[in-house]
Amino acid sequence: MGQMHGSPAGKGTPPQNSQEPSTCPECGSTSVVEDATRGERVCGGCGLVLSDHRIDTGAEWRAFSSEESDARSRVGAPLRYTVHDKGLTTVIDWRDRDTAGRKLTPTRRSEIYRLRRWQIRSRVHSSMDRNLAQAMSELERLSSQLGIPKQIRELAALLYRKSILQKLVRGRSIEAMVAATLYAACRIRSKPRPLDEVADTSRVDKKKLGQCYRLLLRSLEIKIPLSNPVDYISRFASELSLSSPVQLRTVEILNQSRDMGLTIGRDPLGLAAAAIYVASIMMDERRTQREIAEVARVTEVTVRNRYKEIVRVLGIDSMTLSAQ
DNA sequence: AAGACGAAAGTGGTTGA
DNA sequence: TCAACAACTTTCGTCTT
Repeated sequence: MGQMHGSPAGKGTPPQNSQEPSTCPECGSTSVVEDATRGERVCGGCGLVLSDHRIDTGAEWRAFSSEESDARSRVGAPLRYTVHDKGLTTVIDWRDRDTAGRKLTPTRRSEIYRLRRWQIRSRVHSSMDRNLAQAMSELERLSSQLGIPKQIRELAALLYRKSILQKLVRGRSIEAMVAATLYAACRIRSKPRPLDEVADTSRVDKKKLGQCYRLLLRSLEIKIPLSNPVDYISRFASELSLSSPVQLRTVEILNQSRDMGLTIGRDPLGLAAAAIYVASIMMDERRTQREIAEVARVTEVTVRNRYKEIVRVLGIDSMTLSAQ
């Protein structure tokens, strides 16, 4: 029982993994600030929240041999935010026995009854928990329909908890707030989904969703940079059955366009769509403007306008495009 | 006939007085 | 709070492949 504490890496040195860079992936700034009171790491340059609610997932014990390491394991399911009580449920049994199976004394027994009542009250009758329970099932439904990975779901759940504490849900629909947190979570993790897509699958109208999203950013003081068109490419390309060379070409085009200052003030979705259009022609896997516009959820007109600009600024002439 | 083009008017959000 | 504004959408007639 002697050596239960102290992480392997030593005190005050959090485990380093790829998810916790000391430079910001968005703006490249090295001024990443630790906000210990909130358990968040925030980029000093652009304000991007790099990680929040840090949990040392390493072992809290030390193992001196592999046998020892195998023998010791953590107890219980990992902490999860998508379960409305964080998965930390203690159930008081209905049997009037203690853990050894002995009958309880009358005093002890009435005490247990009292605890049991409390448990039921605090779990079921608290309005916050009821809200959460409903929200989490909606989150579950939405994410599985959109194919959102568990990690991002958990982040969305965390954001939702925060927005409940800030009383943001009051007077708004749970569905809308859930959708907004999920949309935000996707963007934070650089796996953005078009707002339209989230709105459609959640039956929340686009305007409401946008409002909730902006409220979320303001109230929780989160800064999320504009989404990068590149983050859309692999998804769009697979929906259009485009090969990976086309994807690479698309990314090149996007990077060049950015360097030419073509991307400022432009809808990232439109840029992604146009770049795919150009690349698909160059690589001889042409897709129509309409097909691309559909998956990117922009209009053909936007695809056209962006694509015209790209061709003009990058000096791609019609010969390059029409060369078969 | 389908796809591409571009003009014109409408929409929702941002900005700045 | 309001008007100007930029980007995007909708709609539609015309040209191109």
